[in-house]
Amino acid sequence: MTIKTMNSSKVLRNRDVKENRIIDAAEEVFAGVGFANAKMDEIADVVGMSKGSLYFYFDTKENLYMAVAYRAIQLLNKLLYQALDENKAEKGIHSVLALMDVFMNYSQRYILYSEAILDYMSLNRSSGQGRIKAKMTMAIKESVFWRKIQDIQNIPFNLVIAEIKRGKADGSIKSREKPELLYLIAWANVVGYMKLNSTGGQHETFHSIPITKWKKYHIEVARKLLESE
Amino acid sequence: MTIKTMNSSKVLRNRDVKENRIIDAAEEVFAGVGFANAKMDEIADVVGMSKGSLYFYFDTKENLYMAVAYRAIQLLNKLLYQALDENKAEKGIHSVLALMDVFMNYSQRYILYSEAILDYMSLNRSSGQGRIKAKMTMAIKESVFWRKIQDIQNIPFNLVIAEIKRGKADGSIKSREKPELLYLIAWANVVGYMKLNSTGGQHETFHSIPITKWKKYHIEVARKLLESE
Amino acid sequence: MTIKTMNSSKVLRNRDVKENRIIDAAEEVFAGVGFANAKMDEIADVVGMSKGSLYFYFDTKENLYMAVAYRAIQLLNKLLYQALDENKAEKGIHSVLALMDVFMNYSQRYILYSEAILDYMSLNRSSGQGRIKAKMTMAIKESVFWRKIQDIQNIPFNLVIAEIKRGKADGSIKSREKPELLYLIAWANVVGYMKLNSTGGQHETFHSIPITKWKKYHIEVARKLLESE
Amino acid sequence: MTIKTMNSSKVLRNRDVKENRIIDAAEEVFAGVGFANAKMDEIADVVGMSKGSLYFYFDTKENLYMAVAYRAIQLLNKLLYQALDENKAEKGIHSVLALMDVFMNYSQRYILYSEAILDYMSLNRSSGQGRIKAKMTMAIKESVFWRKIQDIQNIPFNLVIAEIKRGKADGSIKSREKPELLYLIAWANVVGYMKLNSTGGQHETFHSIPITKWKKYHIEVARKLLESE
DNA sequence: GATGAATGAGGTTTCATTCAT
DNA sequence: GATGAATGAAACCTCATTCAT
Repeated sequence: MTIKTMNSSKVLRNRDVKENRIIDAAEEVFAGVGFANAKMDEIADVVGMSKGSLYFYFDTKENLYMAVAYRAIQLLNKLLYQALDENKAEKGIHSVLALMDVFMNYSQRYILYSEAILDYMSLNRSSGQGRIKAKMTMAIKESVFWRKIQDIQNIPFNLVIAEIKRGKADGSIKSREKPELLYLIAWANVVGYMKLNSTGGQHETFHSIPITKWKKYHIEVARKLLESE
Repeated sequence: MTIKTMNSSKVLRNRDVKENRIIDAAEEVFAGVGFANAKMDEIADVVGMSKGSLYFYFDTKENLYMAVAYRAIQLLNKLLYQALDENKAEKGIHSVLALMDVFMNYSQRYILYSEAILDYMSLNRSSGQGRIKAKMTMAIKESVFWRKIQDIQNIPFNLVIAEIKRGKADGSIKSREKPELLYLIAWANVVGYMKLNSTGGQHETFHSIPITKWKKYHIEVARKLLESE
Repeated sequence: MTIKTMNSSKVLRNRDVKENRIIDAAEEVFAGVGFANAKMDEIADVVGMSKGSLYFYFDTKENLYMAVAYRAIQLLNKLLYQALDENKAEKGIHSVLALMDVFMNYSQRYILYSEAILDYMSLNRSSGQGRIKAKMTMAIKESVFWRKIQDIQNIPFNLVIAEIKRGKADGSIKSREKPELLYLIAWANVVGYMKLNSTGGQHETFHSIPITKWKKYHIEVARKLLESE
Repeated sequence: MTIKTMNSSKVLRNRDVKENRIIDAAEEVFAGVGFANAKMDEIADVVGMSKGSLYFYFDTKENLYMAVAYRAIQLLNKLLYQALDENKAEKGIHSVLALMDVFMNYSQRYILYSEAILDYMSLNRSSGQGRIKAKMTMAIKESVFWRKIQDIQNIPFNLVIAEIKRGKADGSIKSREKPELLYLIAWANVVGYMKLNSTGGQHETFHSIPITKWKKYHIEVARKLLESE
């Protein structure tokens, strides 16, 4: 490695460090007041940086949000891979349920991330109807982070599908439905759980049911679903 | 009935008519661009009314949104009651599944309403952390429609719980879990379905699975859940 | 005239009054620092009005500039018509030279107006090449004043052409060139004079020649041009 | 010549090369979007140089523009000298008309240059009224290129005046007006032509008159002007 | 009750210029 | 000499809400 590349890599890393500090701040602010009410001013304040510099790294508020979404999916993927790794010796059904568990823990712990992922999906599928939404969509879809996300967005889906297939193959999953359908039903559960969590805010119960118990039951349902023909 | 009250009731009705025309317009606009991007100007335009008058009837944009949410819950309740009525001769499980069916059809047809309900719940549970959110919450919670919703918000929950209990009583529901938990799992499903629908926008498939098939399967899962011990 | 229409016309006039006050202020500011450096803030200040109100009347800085341009052309037309009226008994050539005289006085007295007219022409002919220019062009061309100008922009041209033809008919103009060409040469003279005046700023001489003498000579040249075959 | 000076002259030449590359880029950008909309960033991009370096060579955007203006006048002078050289054997009037021809061709081919010259003149004569304009003027007038231009700005004027005098002397120019006045009238023509060209953008006709024909006529008028007493 | 006008506190983004390395 | 990063002062425009009539 020449000095040149060392320098350049150091520089790159430097930029990454700054970007990350900004994203940290953005997360803080977004989490506090929501994307719509977040002000670039405040984010800059939190980083301890001028607004101008902020825009040097992220040329749009939306882009900054997409950076958060990217982190969100990255983290999710990492956690899923971990779970996969820990369960590769087990039967498929075990693995699938472990993945669901990851999803649910994630959606409970990383509420901002969960919402970012949902928002990203929303944007991703919208063909841009309303004027404004259309404009925003345009701008976002040219951003760097948008593309970065594109590359990793399907990993969760693919992982789960693969494990369902493995479960079918090893006989631990008996349902005859298409893997995609099974995924969807699980995904809906997770999203519902997510949304209810994010809606619930800091509460620990919902209609007198403690959230912890709830999660356990969700997984049991999934098990039943997969095991029965 | 005196002339006085006749006049006043006519006046009241008059006011109601206006309010409803406004809410109609608001729905149109909210549905088109979302709450955040909706402009009071445009709503006034759609009603064919001055902005000043608009504010005579609704003193806040949020309040107007709550009026939409109120309608949303009203309609949902009405549909649920209907389903209940049609299934009162059947076993409890049948009735519960019918209610789920209503939820899902509703969330697919009335996307704006679904989101309004979710947003309302979000607001309802939030204790208001961020400055702005706090301010908004304050304002909203004093509004007329907020209180109106309070009175009917629990109806869906109560209806479903009652039918689950009935099902348990008549033996058609064998699960030993608490009705509230069963409700929650179903509710999560519905919310997930809702969110995915609203996210999906105008698409008819999701990962190659047609939405219609999806709904049917959701209900089957619920049936399995309720029937198995 | 009913009360209704009286009201409405009064209202209209009221709006016109305000608009005119705004345009007055805009002229002051534009003349002082040029269009590019003019700030809406300052214009609002000069009118004694909030920025918001300013935007109630003119939704774009460019549009406000077009309002100035509209005034400019209106005034020019008025002055041309006057000159025409005063010379209708005279031969055509006399009339044409009188019109030129109007142009030149105008460009010397109303520098801002002259520049506005030139800028308008620039915009009018540009098919929008550069990104920004294109964007601006779009916005402007939908403005009310843009259309208003469109209706009167050709009057100067038409008036002069008509008089040239009259001069040819009555024998006072002997040049055999097409009227349009004669117009163009005169127009170039005027524009040059305009530009030199606006460039010269407040100076009264240019390379030691007093501006007054200069104008007279310009007209003599035109006369020569028209009279010779 | 010592090594020292050799080095320094090589360095100087090096600097000149860089400066010229920068000016090349600046011309490209200015021509594309106009001075006001030109961004130093883009210019730096086009040169393939950092913005910091750009500012090492030109400490102001305006100064860079003046460099362009300097080039513009330099080129104009060169072309005028050429024409002069080609016509030194001819009578004065011939020469004067040839110079006019140069002016007109120039203003048609080098639109950016023409505008730069006009802007320079504008700045040169303005005593700086508006705050901003005043500030700009201050800064510019201390710049290197400003002074460089000062030295050559009068060449066109002087050349033409000299030829007019020659024409009067050799009898080919019969007009009894002062040479300065004759120059002015011609200059106004040229400026008008310039402005109309730059206004016209890419169009080839103006009110149905082809630009080529127009130029020829302009010169005929000038001839008439000079030949008649 | 209704209306058009007014308000003003932001909001995002831009960019010439400067600085530290 | 060169570079990328930093700065900050504006600039334009938005829009929920209020007010005078």
